[in-house]
Amino acid sequence: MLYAVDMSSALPPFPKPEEPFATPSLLEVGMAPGEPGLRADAARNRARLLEAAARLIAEHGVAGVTMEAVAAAADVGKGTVFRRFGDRTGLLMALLDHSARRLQADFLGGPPPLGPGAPPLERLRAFGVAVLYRTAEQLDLQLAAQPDPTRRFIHPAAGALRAHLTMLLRQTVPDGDCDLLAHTLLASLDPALIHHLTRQCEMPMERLEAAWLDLVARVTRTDPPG
Amino acid sequence: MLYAVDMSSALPPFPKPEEPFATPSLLEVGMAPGEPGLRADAARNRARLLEAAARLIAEHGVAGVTMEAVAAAADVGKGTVFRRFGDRTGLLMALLDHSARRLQADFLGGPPPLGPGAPPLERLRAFGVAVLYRTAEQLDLQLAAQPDPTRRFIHPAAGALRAHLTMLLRQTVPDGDCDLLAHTLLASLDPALIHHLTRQCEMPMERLEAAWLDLVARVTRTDPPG
DNA sequence: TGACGATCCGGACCGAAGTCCGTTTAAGTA
DNA sequence: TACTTAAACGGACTTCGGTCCGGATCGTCA
Repeated sequence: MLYAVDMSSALPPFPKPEEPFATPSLLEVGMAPGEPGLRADAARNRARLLEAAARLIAEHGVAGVTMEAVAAAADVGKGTVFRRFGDRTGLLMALLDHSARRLQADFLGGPPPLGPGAPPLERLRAFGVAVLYRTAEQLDLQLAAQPDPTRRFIHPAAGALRAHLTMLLRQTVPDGDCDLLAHTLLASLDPALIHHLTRQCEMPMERLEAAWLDLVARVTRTDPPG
Repeated sequence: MLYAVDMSSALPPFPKPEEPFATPSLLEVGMAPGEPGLRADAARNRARLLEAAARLIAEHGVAGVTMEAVAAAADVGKGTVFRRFGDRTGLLMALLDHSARRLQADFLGGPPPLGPGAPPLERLRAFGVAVLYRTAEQLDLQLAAQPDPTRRFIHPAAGALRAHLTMLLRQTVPDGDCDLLAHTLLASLDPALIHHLTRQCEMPMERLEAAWLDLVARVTRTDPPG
């Protein structure tokens, strides 16, 4: 509610691009994405655009995904791409949408230790590891899909991760500012950081994984006596 | 050495833009910045450009700092701006350079608790608080000066902060992966995050400060018995 | 079926970052 | 002072993200 103002004021001139993760509640995961109330031609073009974008990525890497190129490859006008996805990161986010929803479904309703059933601390551990490997898998795309700094934390996908993390923290670290702790923990799983550590510093994923587990252990540790 | 390759391969066509914080060692802080071996005209233009950029920011905000606008305001060709600063973030970084060096000087050689003399844990606390408030002061500029994700961690200014933080951590958390811990702690002081928390969530700085102190306490806490 | 209004389409257009290269100039050297 | 050359200059040019708006289309309701 706080940033609703910010978002609408920065909105494109079009009626409304596409609200990512606009599904009413986090509960109805698993349904096919793609905005139900979409005119037939619009829906068709949306699908074509996503397909074209995916093809371009496969052929020329993320850098090859130019708004014009996608439009051309989908045999559609450039304006259409922007109307549907708002901007370039919106398009890239949409490509990640499926995987994002799957992850969400996994930690909301999947089997333990990621899903409910396991003790919170274990879920916390599993959460980080899951995010870590998912991010590593799609690193280039995740990196390119990163919106500008002023919107990074507003995006619903990021919000969902954070909300879940906060919830787990509340069950594990009842004292302590769980909202901010969640931000910090999530920051340590940031795609840009993972990129830097694995590709520029050449650290193995195992080390990042161990660091996550260690971090969780430290953060959730109770006060020493005295 | 690892990313030297990356950097040079992504370098502009010019001989070499301007290496920020290229000063041989962290020890010689306090000297006037501005690349010593610079031809007279180049040095003059550099100064003019920085002055013009600062003026533009004062008048129209960071958004008003267009490469062309700066060039025009400094009565200089556009190419000159790029040759000197590499790209827009390079220019903005240069504007932050002075404050960055001051902070660096403070924690390298200033009075305790920030500088040497205080116990590491206290320096750690003071470090975060100092970074926090410095960032908050120049939030817009810091935000705009943020380079793209693939260079965020490579920049020498960020490296200096991280190196110092790592050093303090080694003295405080001898077990544990201090390099990665430093990354995590720094991430919790990220300008984009501070912007989000203070401006979009309207949290008071005191809360962020408290969260930093709490985080440091948790991370440096020793194992509970048992 | 016909017509109407909301929605969507397309591509010309714009602004700004970044590149290129022919020209100029600072600053040693004889 | 005249010469040389590495360095610097400037601005036209390219590319790409994002905007605009007149015209085409879909879906609906009579």
